[in-house]
Amino acid sequence: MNTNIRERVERLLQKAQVKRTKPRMILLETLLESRIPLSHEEIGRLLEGTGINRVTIYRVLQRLLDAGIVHRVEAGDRIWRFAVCECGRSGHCHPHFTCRICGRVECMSGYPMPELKPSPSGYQFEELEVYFRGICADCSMK
Amino acid sequence: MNTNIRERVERLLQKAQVKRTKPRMILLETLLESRIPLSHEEIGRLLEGTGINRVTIYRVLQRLLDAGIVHRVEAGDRIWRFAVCECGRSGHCHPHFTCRICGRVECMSGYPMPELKPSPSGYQFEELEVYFRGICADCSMK
DNA sequence: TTCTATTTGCAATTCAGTTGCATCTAGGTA
DNA sequence: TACCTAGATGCAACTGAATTGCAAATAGAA
Repeated sequence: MNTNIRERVERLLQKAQVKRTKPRMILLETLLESRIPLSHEEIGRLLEGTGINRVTIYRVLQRLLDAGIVHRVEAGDRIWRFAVCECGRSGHCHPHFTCRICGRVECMSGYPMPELKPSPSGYQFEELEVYFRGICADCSMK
Repeated sequence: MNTNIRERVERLLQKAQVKRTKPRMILLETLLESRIPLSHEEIGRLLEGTGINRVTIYRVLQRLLDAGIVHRVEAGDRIWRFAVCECGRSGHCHPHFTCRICGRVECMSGYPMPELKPSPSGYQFEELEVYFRGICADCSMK
């Protein structure tokens, strides 16, 4: 399983023509292993002991975002979270959900982006972000 | 016209049972006069010379938000913007648009919120926020 | 007019994210 | 293989939006 992830990391970086450095590999591996989008701070905590600097995390995430390997989520708390997305674009291809109880942010990968009406005259729509807020499955059960 | 706005301010505050203080009246007036959602910083600049403190702006906006008089928009740049909304709720009742050229954020009041599919099992959807990014009518013409 | 729960102003603080610069290194080239 | 250089990293200092603590002021009820 772990080698599987390592391979995916290599493939993603190579395909996007991004240099394979230690911080990038470790960080991308961390994101791939996470079910949910992670914040800088959460990643920093997961990477404690690796010697990878806080600033490097910011810069690697920016690089991965530019390369279209990850997408960035701002779900209303002014904290950016990052997740690897299969679609290969930095834009959002699915809605996101924030639980108002536990605060966790999730990718609603199975949920379709809503259908849009045509844009008002003069406006050019390029990207769409959709955020749900409510109570997640875990917190609903408690 | 100005008295008209003053009256709307009084009515909004009274209806929400929020004390009519000088900072609240001036701030709400400023928001009502603006076509677009304003950031703390923009409001601060508009309120220069009134002697109203920066921190008060934050607190008044929070109070107006709690009272459902304004809604808060985070359009991806980690800056909160505020606008008065007719619907009387702090949640969003219309999508928002950010222009990637001029950076301005607009309420798409005439544009309907998209139709939703039922929430995945266990999840309770309570609020929805929809953000478009692209080029606004003004910038499209240039 | 008096009284009290709220509200405001001010100064200091927090916290996410950024910048400048010296050092290091991936991966192409001789 | 050794060398070279554009690009990547580490460190320290910084920025800028938002928050907090506390004393002084005030809206509006009694």
